[in-house]
Amino acid sequence: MTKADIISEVFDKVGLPKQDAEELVEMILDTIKLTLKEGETVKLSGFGNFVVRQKRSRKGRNPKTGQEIEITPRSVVSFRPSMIFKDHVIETDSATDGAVPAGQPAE
Amino acid sequence: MTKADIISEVFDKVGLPKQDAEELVEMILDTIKLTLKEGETVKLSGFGNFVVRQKRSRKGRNPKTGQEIEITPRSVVSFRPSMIFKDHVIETDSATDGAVPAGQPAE
DNA sequence: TGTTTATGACCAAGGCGGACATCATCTCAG
DNA sequence: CTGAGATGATGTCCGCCTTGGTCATAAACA
Repeated sequence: MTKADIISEVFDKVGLPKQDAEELVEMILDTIKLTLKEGETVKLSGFGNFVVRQKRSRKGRNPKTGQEIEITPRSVVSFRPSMIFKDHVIETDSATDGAVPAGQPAE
Repeated sequence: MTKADIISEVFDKVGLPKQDAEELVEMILDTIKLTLKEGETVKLSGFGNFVVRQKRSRKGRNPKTGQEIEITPRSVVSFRPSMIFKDHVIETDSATDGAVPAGQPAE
């Protein structure tokens, strides 16, 4: 799934014009992006947290030459998924009961 | 920053009613969530990819009791940020000296 | 819709950073 | 007000991470 698919989804569900939906999606992503670039954590309840972590200098290597190099300290973005993603497929009790909407009504 | 802040951002920029904005943001997140739950990768160009990885069984332990346990195989969601998050400020033609201005960007 | 552009995947090898198991309780986001 | 989520403690091993040319594809453009 790509960005375009999400846009189509918005278009489909809300009826928002494609270009508006696109602008909207981009804006949301951009907002998150900018926030992270400022080093601030983005908490999305029911989804996950984007955390900016400071990595110290460490030793890496050029995989091509094998040359050992110094990886400079840097900020990295780490995503910590909400527990909703924990793949507990909660089997209700009987496998025969397929009528249960497999999964996540919690919202 | 939380979800509410993003909603406010949408409200501010687009003028969409708060509740509509909220519904929209939730819908987008939900779409991503469901896609990931199906094991499909979500690619957001210019932002990052959400990848579902299959983790094999491994040994862990109960940090409370120290009891060694078997961690069951499971799916985990991994986020791989786009390279735009790489904090290299790529100056295309930054003038005369090739020297990096000490302590200018980064954080 | 078709074409162009640019973002990103890939792959090599090896070392080590850190993510993650559990579970009760408190905090704060919704 | 409610409940989702953070926290913490410890040891293990997973996979991230480096470069860079080239190719695939999403996105931007017409």
